Amino acid sequence: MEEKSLGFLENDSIENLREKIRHSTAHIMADVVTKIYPKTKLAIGPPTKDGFYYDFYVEDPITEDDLEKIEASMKKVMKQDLKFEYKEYSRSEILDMNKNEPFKLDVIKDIPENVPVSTYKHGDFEDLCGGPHVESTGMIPAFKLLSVAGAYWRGNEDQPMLQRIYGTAFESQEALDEHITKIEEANKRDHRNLAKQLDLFSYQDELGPGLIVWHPRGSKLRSTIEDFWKKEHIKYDYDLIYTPHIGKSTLWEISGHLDFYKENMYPVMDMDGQEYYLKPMNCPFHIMYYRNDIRSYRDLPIRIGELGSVYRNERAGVLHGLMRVRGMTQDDAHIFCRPDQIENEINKVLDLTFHLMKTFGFEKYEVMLSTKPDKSVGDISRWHIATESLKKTIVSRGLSYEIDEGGGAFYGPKIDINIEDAIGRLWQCTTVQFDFNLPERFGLNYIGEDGKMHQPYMIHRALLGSMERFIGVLTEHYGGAFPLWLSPVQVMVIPIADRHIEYSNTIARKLFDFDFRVEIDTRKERMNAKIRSAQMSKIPFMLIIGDKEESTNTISIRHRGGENLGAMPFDDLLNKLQSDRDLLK
RNA sequence: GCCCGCAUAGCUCAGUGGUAGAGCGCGUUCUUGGUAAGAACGAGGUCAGCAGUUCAACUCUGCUUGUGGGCUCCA
Repeated sequence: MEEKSLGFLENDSIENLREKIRHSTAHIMADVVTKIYPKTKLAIGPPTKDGFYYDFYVEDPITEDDLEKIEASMKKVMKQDLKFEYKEYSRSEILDMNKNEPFKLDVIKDIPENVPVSTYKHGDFEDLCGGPHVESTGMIPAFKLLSVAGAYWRGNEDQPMLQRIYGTAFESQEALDEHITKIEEANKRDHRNLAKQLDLFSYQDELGPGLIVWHPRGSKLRSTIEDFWKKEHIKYDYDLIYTPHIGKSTLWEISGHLDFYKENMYPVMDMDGQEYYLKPMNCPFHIMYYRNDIRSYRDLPIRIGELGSVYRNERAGVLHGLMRVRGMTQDDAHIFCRPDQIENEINKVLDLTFHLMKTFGFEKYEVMLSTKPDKSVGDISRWHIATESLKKTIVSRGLSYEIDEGGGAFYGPKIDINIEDAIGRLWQCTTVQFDFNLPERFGLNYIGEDGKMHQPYMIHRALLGSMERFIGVLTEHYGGAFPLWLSPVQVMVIPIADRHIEYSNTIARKLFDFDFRVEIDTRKERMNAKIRSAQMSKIPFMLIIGDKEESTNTISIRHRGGENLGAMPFDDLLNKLQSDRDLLK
């Protein structure tokens, strides 16, 4: 790329600079799109975190094949190095200028009357815009159009569907290349691809969308997580229960799900004249347990946990691998407690959350506190106590957080925690929600110290979120190379020739007795090929067994990182594997 | 649910209006090997499903299903 002075302001931060470049690139794109497709109506084209987009209303859809010619035209405009000119207009002028642009008129309508309206113009293309921009169209060092998509005007599904073109632009070709590489890296980590390579799970047409078949290796991973989850919950004083997958309509009437969640529930099943529904949530079942007995203030808190499988009719277009499914298992729990116990309980939930997340290798978090929406149920004083307790707990832990004012559910305030993965993406897994609705609907109570009935506070929480999403996130976080304790197959024993199989078996058996997940590759293949397939499956350790090992009663170890750790006696091997396995826990 | 794209062997993908190909994987045989692919041969496909156009459809058109990129939604 040709070196030239870009004339950017010296004190511009890289973020501001990129924003200008991207915003300007969006204008240039809109310019050429309106020329290639003359009937185009313009919507909006803002810069984003990683690039920019512009929404258009076009008669014939733009496809990815069109991007090339749009890019080519854009380059011509850039070559002309046209100045971006700032202009201000009176309201009547701007309305007149945009009289054939319905979406622009919509935007102008929302600009306060007393604010001057501005445009930026390059060549003969003038677009309603507050700026800022680079000085001229020649100052776009590197850009690329990435994809086309549909998008509703104003993000509202009652509004017209527009065509959105996504692109990105950077201050240098190197920065753009780096960004493209990053996208490619992220794709390599895609859990849907890794799932095939590592044989973790599948979904199939005959089964139905959003329904997962866990293969043996995926199931080993999942049960390792589940076993750990159960053990830690018991340590943290939870009682674990099991509940059915279906319940009578009465239950869902009382819970209110048939009123406000029915469209997300699988349709009714009829059995002997009784109506049943597949459960979309576990809460009513846990409440059934709570209500089964008279509770005293002395019994509280009661913490009920379950790896509960729920089924939800997620809209077809939102399904995505393990991240968004129709059948999932939540790591669900409900805490019933007294007002004076709330803070301690929230703290305990967060202790457990961070303990789990840290063990799984997540170190960075983003905390979001969502407060009371306009439409809500429950006593205002309860909202206050709960929200303050959430806030106080976050602050006392020195966590930074954002407040989503009015973003809570109608039944209570909540904390959501996003975890950051190995390549900096955020995933929402943990949610801690107060519920003032269900205790009321089910008439939950406990007998207080004063001998009177009181309504308990109910906290709903899922820490990993669901097994499906969490395993999806974990897979992408580690790029499929799980740490030893999580790896579906921890050790692959590789006999060099058939005569080494017997010795290999005794080694595998001994490791199995120490709870290692071990497999032996007895195929009639060369050692090199066996190593390669173990590598491809990202199995942490390979044990190579040949004449040398048999005669010296040792085992050679190779790590998937490529290191040959040499031969050692079984006890040393065991020691090494055990300490590696326990590294985190 | 909405917009656009895609659907060919178990997997990854070529391909043509005249009833199909590669690599990997799988099977058989030979090879028993020292830290990321030994060799030969072979099996395997109603070209997602259903209609339509055509003398002829895997190829063109429509619908359905699934899937991908987004939007919306996410109690």
